[in-house]
Amino acid sequence: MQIGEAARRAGLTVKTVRYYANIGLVTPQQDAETGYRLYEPADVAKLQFVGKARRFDFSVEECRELLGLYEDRNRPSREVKALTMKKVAEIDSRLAELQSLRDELSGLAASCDGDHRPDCPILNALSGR
Amino acid sequence: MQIGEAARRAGLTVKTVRYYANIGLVTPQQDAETGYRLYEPADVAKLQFVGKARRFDFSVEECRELLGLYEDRNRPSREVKALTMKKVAEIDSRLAELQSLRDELSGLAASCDGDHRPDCPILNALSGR
DNA sequence: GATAAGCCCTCCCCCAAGGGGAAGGTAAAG
DNA sequence: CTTTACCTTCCCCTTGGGGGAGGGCTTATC
Repeated sequence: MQIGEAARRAGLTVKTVRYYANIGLVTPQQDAETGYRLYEPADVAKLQFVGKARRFDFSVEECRELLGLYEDRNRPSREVKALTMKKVAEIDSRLAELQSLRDELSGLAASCDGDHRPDCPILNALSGR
Repeated sequence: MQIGEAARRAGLTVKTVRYYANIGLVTPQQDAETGYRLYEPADVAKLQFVGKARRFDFSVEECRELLGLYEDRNRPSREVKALTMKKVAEIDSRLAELQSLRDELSGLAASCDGDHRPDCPILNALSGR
């Protein structure tokens, strides 16, 4: 099938699928005459795989790694688990960071009257007073 | 003072400070002869302000807006509060998203043996089975 | 026969928020 | 006089694509 159909089935944009082909992540056959990319069902499966992993916040390079493990029928599940746990740890640390930002900011917002007067604890805090 | 000293006092890199000058966020005087940027204490205060706001996850454009409010001695605190609440809401939604990712991923990791065998529920999930 | 529609291709510039480094000017100190 | 430590501009790099130009194909319609 052509790229448009493959993209639709994988739930990705054509631009994205073309990008994945360019960086060698999911590489379809190519029609020598027209230059059209030709996708087989197995390619679509890989695209779906990558799409899901991206939604799980894996970077494209991590997707490449996961895809390698996915295609290797003999890989130990240990490696996949390690990558996943690393990602979970990353998310945890980002969560803590965001949570602390959120608390500080919302504390500031709560202390601000939010009226027509110019006095504002938020700006005071930002300017270091 | 020169850019290096200003950057040090504001806790930013020289590159960053130069970038802020280039995009017109914090614009110092400039020595006509040497071309050196010359920062006054008030500029350093603005740099610190921006640095702090950036650490609070405000975008550079939002910093520009906050800086405008910061410099306007008559602005109503309402505007600042609104911007802050909007940012808090954004962080909240990102938090929820990350939390759900985290739960799904860690559930997958828990269901995976992580041994030498090739069977892996994580990959199975990613491949849609 | 012409033309419009709907695919596809490559190529190039754009985003945020700077980082890295080259090539070159300037100023103070040894 | 030279080294060292500043500073400048300029250009390319990052992530993950988006937008659009310019061109090519086949098919359907007028």
